[in-house]
This record gives sequence, C-alpha cells and structure tokens, in this order.
Amino acid sequence: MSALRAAGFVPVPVSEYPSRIMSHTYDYTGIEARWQDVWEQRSTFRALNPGDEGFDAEKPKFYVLDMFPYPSGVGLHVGHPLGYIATDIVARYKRMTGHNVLHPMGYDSFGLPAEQFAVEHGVHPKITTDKNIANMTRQLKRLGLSYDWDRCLETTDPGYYKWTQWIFLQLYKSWFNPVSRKAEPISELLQALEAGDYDIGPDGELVSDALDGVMDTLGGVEPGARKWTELAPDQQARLLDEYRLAYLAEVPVNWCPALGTVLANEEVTNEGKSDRGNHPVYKRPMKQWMLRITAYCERLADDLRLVDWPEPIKLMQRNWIGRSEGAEVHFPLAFGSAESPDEVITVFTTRPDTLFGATYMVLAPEHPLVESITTDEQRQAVKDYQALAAARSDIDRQAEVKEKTGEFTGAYALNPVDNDKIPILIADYVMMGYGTGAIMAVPAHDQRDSDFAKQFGLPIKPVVLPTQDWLKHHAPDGCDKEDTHDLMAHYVAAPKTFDAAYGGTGAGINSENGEVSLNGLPTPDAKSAMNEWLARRGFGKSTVQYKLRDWLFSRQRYWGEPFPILHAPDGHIIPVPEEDLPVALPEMDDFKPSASDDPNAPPQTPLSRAPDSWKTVEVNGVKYTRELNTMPQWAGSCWYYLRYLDAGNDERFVGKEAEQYWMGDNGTDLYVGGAEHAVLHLLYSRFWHKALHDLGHVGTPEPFGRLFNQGYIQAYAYTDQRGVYVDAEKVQESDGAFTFGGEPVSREFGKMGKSLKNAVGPDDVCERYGCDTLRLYEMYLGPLDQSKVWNTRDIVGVHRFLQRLWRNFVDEESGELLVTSDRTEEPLKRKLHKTIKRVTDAMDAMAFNVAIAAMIELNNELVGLKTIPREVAENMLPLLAPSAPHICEELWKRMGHDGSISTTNWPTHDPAMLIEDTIEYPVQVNGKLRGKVTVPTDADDAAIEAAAREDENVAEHMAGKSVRKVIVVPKRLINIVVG
RNA sequence: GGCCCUGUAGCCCAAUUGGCAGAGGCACGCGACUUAAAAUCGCGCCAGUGUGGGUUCGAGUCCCACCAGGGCCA
Repeated sequence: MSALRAAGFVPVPVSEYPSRIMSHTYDYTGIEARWQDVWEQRSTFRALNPGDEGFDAEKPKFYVLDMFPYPSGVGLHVGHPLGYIATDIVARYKRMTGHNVLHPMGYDSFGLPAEQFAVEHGVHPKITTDKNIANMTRQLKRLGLSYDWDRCLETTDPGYYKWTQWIFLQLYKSWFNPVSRKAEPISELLQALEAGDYDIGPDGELVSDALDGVMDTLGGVEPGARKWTELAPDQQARLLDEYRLAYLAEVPVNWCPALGTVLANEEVTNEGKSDRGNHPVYKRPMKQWMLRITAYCERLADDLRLVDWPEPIKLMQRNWIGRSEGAEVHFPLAFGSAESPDEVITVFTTRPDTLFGATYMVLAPEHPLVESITTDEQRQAVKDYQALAAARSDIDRQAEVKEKTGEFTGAYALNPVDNDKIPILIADYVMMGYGTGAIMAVPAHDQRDSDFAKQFGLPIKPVVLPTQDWLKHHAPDGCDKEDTHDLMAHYVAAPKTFDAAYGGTGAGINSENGEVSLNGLPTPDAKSAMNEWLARRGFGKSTVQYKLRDWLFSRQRYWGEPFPILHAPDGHIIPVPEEDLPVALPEMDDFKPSASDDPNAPPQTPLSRAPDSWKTVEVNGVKYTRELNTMPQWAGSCWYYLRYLDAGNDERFVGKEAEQYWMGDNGTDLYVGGAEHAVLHLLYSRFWHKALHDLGHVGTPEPFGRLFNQGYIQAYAYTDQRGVYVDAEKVQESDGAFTFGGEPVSREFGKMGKSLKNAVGPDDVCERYGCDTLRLYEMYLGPLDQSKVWNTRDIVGVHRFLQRLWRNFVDEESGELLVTSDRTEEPLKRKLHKTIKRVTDAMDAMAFNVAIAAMIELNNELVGLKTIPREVAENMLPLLAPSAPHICEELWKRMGHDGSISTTNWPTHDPAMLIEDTIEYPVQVNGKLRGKVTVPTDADDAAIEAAAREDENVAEHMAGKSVRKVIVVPKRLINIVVG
C-alpha cells in the first residue's frame, strides 16, 4: 500500500476533474491530474524483481536513487525537487532505452528535526511524522515523479527498523580481523582464542607466533602474555567486547545540554555549537555505544578509487579520514617513577626527520601518565592546571592564539637520538583524543611549539634549513636580508629571533649521532633514514595515523531506533535474540528530552521514563534492563537503498536475488543528492555496507557506484534597515530599488529556505503553470551540478514552449489533431535527426538544459507549418516525454496510441541525415578570419585549400607573402600561415 | 592560512573538449492582430569570454599570477 493511500488519500474519478477541454486549449491542470491518476491505477512505474511475473531478465538494470528527505513540517519548496526531477528524467529515459529501472522514494523520519517539530507543536512525533509524510507525498506525486510507490519506506516503520536493529546486532556480533582486513563473526575469534591461536597481551592485545611481524597488534610474544583459558569468564567477556564493531566505551563525548543529548563530531560545528539549533556543546566523559568505523579507515580511503564520484567529494572524504604517514617514537623517562621504572612516552609525529630538534615533551593534561610522573614539588601546580584545562572546550584549546598555558611536571625524558634530557610539561593545546595524547615538541619547526617555547623559555634548535625566501621574510630587523650566508648564520645561531617557526621542508642540519646522520638530506630521505634507525634500535617505527574517530552511536532522545541490547544487574550485556526483533519504541506521552542550560546536568534519556513493562525483560530468571539510549539520525539512512530492493521482505533485510540483481557489480547506477552529505551519511553508509559485505550479506564492496551532486537553488532575499529578513514575495521593485511595505529594503542572495524567507512553494507554481512547466523550468535553469538563481519571472519562457507545442499538435478552435501523414520535407527531416542526436547526447551527459533548448528549437521550426508530419511528431514526443511527461502522454494518446508513452522506445537518429552535401569552411590567415568557402563534403585537403586560396579577401591578405604552413582541419576550418 | 569550484550579451545559460564566440530562454525595442489590453505571431537589439602574462598556426577552453563570488578544512 502506498504511503499516500495509507494517509487516507482517495483518488478522484477521472470524469470529475475540472476541465477546460471545450476550448481545446492546453489544459495542463486536467491533463496532469488525469495522467497521474492513470499511472497510479495502472501501476505504470512498478519495478519488477527477478522472479516476479513478467520480469524481463534480458534487460539491463538501472538503479537510480534520490537522497530521501526528512518529512519536514513546512513541506517542500522548489529547491527540493531539483534533484528529484533530474532523477525522474533519467529514470524515464532509461526505461525508454530498454532498462529495468528501479526508482524508489522514502522518508528518513527518525531523528532530531522530526522530534523538534513534534516538541514545538506539542504533538507526538508519530502523528506529526505521518502528517508530514502524507503532505510531502502529495507534493511529490503532483510533480508526476515516476517512483515505484509500492516500495516507499519510512525509517520509523517497525517493519523497517527491525532490520536496522538487526544490522546493529551483526556489527555487535563481529570483530575486525586486522590480518584479513575484514569484519568476521566474533564467534570465530572466540573459537580461535579457545583453540589457543592467540595469547592475550598485557593491554588486551592479541598475540600470536604465527602472525609475528604481520601486524603490530598481533606481533611476537610479549612478556606478560596470558592464555585465554587463564582468564576468568567475565574477563573473557570483557575482552571479546573490546573487539566488537559495536561496543560500549567511556569516552569524552560532545554533550549538548540544551538538546539533552550527545552529538557525533560530525554534528558539531567549528564554533563548538550543535549543528542543529546552534547550542553550546561540552566535552565530558560518558559511557556510550561506539561503532568501530576506524577499523575501516584504510579501506574507506582506498576504495574511493572504485567509485565514480565528483572529485571534490572524494577529496572531502579523504580529508575527513585524514590519513597521515609518520612515525611512532618511544621516549624513555629519564628517571623512572617508583611505580613503573620502564615507562616510555610514545608520541606520533609526521616529521620524524625533526627528532633531533625535539627539546621538550608535552602531555595532554588528561594523559594517564601525568599522575605517575609528576614530582611531589609540582603536584599541586599540575593539579590546579588540570582543573583549569578541564573547564575549557576543545575548540578553545585548539584556537591558534599566541598565549599558551602549561605546567612543568618535574619529570624528564630522554630524546632517543642523542640522550638529551628534555623536560616533560602538560599543556592544554595537546588533546587526549588525537594521536597518543602526547607530543614531542620541535619549537623550531612547529608554530604552536614555537609559541609555547618562547613563552616558557625553552630551547629552540633548528634541524631543517629554511628556504631563502622564508629567511628573508621572517628575519629580525638588523639582518642584512640580501646576504644569504648572514641570514643562515643568524638563523642557526638564534632561531628564536625569527618571527615564526619554519614548517616546510629542506635539507637537514644539526642532526647527527654516531649511527645516523640526516645532515644535508632532503626531508623525504631524512624521514626514511630516521624511521629506519628508529626501527633498528627499537625506539619506534614508521606508521600511519588517521584523523577519523570511532562513531559515537548513542543519543539521549526518544525519536530513534531502540538498541536491541539488554543490561544485566551485574553489568554484563546480552543482545536481544534476532527472532524477538523489532524492539518497538514504547508508546509514551512524555517524550521530551531533558534539556538544560547547565553543562553539568546529567544525561537522562526519555526512555528511562518508559513503563517498567517495556524497560524490564526477564531472560532465564534474570531481570534485564533494556538499553535506554536510542540510535542517531543516521542509522536508518545507512542502508535504506538496500531495503528498496525488496521492501516487503519479512524474512531478510533484503532478499539475496533482489540484492544481486539491482546492486550488480557497482551498486547504485546513479545517486543524486546535495554535497552537504559528503562526510556524514555517505561515509557512514559506506562503512555499514562494507561490514555487511565482509559478513556475506551484500555482494558489492561499495554501495553507490555513481554519485552526482546537484547544486542549490538560490533566490533573492531582502533585509530591512534593522537587517531582518522580510517576506521576499511581498517586496516590490521600481527602477531598480526595492521596497517592503513602503520601506526600502536591500537585496541579498542565498540558498532558498525558511531562514531567508525566500522560499517558493511548488504547489503555487503547479497551480499557475502546471508541473510540466515547473519540471522544465527547473531543468532549464542551468547545469544540474551548479547553484542557480530562482527567478519566477523566467518561468513563462518554458511555459510558452509547451503552449506552442500544444498548438502545433492541436487546433485550439476545433480540437482537431494537426498531425498528418504528409511526407516530411528534407530540411525538417534533417533538423529532426539532428535534434534526436543532440537530445540523446545531452540526456546521457545529464545536460538537461541543453536537451530542452534543442527541443525548443525544433518546436520553433514547426510553428510556421499548418500541419506537422507524423514522422516528426512520433519522434519528437518521446524525446520530450521524460522531461514533460503529462503533455506528451496526452498528445500521444490523441495521436491514436493506446499505451503509455513512457513504455515506447527512445528514438534513434539516422547518421546519414546528419551529413550535409557541402560544408562551409571559415578561412583564417594567420589565425584571423578572412573569408569563407563552401566545398563538397567529400573534398580532400588539397581541394579545400585550393578553394580557400581562391577567395578574394583571403588572396588579398596573402598577397606578397610566402606561405609557411597550411592547416586544414577536416569539417572545421582552414588556417593559412604566411610571413 | 591551505585546498576545491565558478567567472561568456542587461540577466540565466550554449559553444562538438584547442578550431568561425551564440543554440535556447528572460528582459527590452519595433511591427502585425485588437476599440484597448493581455495572449499570440513576426522582426530587431546587445558581449569578444573577470584582469595581466605564457604555450600554440589558433585559447572561453591548457599553464602561471592576480581579482571577485561560493564551498570545504584549519
């Protein structure tokens, strides 16, 4: 059952539509309503799965997908359907070129926007969501979009989120095997542990002889390794939990008291505010569900090579994953503390070549080692500083200000390259969440280290020679800036007098011990020489680090998927058995989050107020409590593209055969949506898909083979003298000045939407011009991938085109069809075939603006004719049908066809019709146009040249000069170079 | 500060990927029809491609620098 019918929509019988047929003019209202109804009644756009009756296995498949919308309360504005119209044209085009097309739509109905709308209006989110979905479905249907509505899904439907929960359980029941680089069932890890394949290292890492040298974490037997069988049952359980792809962890999270929930890093803005609502966000440690997306860093980055996506989006994902190559270096403590005499501090650096320049170390104030290394004299000062740092936000701490704060721990480490005793400090510009939470400070070559060192009077030792330009630019006053040697000498002797740190590359200096010398080596060579030395001496090794963190997967909200997890009184957790899914969201009247202005307010989830009958579950005599957090916004959208393939399946999240057929080798054939999802949805989806792929549930390594980002529709917006936006519709223009209610306003420009008060609704446009006009107008605005300005004034252009088309086909007086079986005149026939080719090429390139222009041109050719030849009409309507389907269906029917035009074949052009008998060549002399000659198409180069030389004007410009070169570009031009 | 995208008639956009800068639309002007207006039809109007260099027989297209607008990351 379609969402629209579910919402109580009853189609009006065709005969009752208001009609202006009597006058035989272009009655778009009646035509559009009538054909939309016919499509619905005949299920014209139902996509058949393999095994369905009538399924044609011979046809290639084409899966064209839209990013599904949130069912927002304000409905659609004309910016939303831009992508939907484009995919609809592609879907209709592909059907006509012999493809089995899957073109579905659904609603991403869980999450903050829906919940906030419900809270604001004091209505249960289920009710507002249903209402909003009904309204948006009505709006979408009115655009004549050829979705298979039978596959429409809502992420809030228990029949859907049952499988979202199921996928979560698959992640929970899996671990990432670093050797195979794949997710594998955790039961296999358990078997391996029980068989003694691995021992357990002191930090819970897996240790195996067989894997020695293959993997770091699985490397050779370490002292203190234990056997699996030596662990107590609860230790065994905890160890397994540490390897799961979904795990609980006490981590510093982004806590937003005003929203009453935690947020993922991706949902926090640069200013440290919530992406939604712009509320302050604080870091605090909390026990939360995490998904181990970091295990997939390498594959997520590498596999971007497999997909046809816009380069900027790939780049954004790569930057977000943030791969950096460098080295891990172990600094021994100079005086071991009493508790742990062998302690080392491990740092990650991207510049191991600057190790000789490390003159001190900095730990994050939260670093676990701080406690044990701090000397008694410094203890109080360190404690005070830690308290100070805890009160600051991450964003604050990372801000690039010259004023740095910190405190000395009293402890020292040894720089492994030269055994120099270097002080260990704590400072809040070092973050626990990045790298190892400790850095080696190289003040000569890192700006923040330099600021800190200058402030605390720490030594600065240059180890890389800067470029001359840099030296000149940053040298202190009093240096001779033209004297290269003087500058260098100055720099090496007194680097702190220069006003910046040199972060670039260059030859090494001051970098030599008895075993390795970096002096004179360019940076890349210096890096590898140092890495080699570190590895040889056991002080470290080259390694790769990623910026991406694990995905915080809990939210303290009501309107989300409940976790299928039970907590025992003793703290251990068990999954809900798969056959008991879904864990339905309980009916609750009080679903509001516990919002607060107090950053220290404890999180309290709405589900903690659920009835006990829901919260408590008894299994084998033990009373378990359900997990009371819910999943985040993104959970449902991670896999919806798979559910469409087999939306009604109760047995599996998607049937194998349907999945194999529609996903094929490369996933979706076209995925269209906004670029704002470059690092959120698109990264999360890829992660889930890869895990499902590893576990054998889906066949392709990537979900979205081809991605296309549509641009935004922008519109003029107007502000009054206070700078407040006013309703753009009510602004009046006269002589280039704009007024609102008599007051002058200034014009700006921005993305269409509620906040700028410049939204235009599709319903109004459909009312006034019809949806075929709206569809054409949106496509005709410009290239799909670019942002364009909405200008209501321009709509009449494409509307006139459709009016003219109608009058070319139908006599408005009599209603008589003007299509006859007359022979097509030769020039018109050529024009037709040229148009077929141009439109086909443009459709393939998704250059719909160009395709429409070509059709307008052909239509304009027909305007002067009393009747049009059937040959032209029969080819022209199918060309236009994907873009303006309703008017084409109507004219197609009036021409005597029974079936829908959407099932006819796409026209093909006759190449012979494109070849002209003669070609006019522009003739250039020294690159300047001097004449034109017309020669037979089959003339050879010599004949063309001869003809060119005969042109009077050309001859004149060649007179008295010798010909150096003649360039004849077949079918293009002739250029004669003289001198 | 780094990276990415975009600059073509008054406006939105084409330009076969290095080959005559103009397909289409809007706006504007004139004419036809009309008592008149709208609609419709016909005709017309306008830039040398943001700026400055370079490569080339030839540059809107490729390279370098700069300017402006938009985006992403610091």
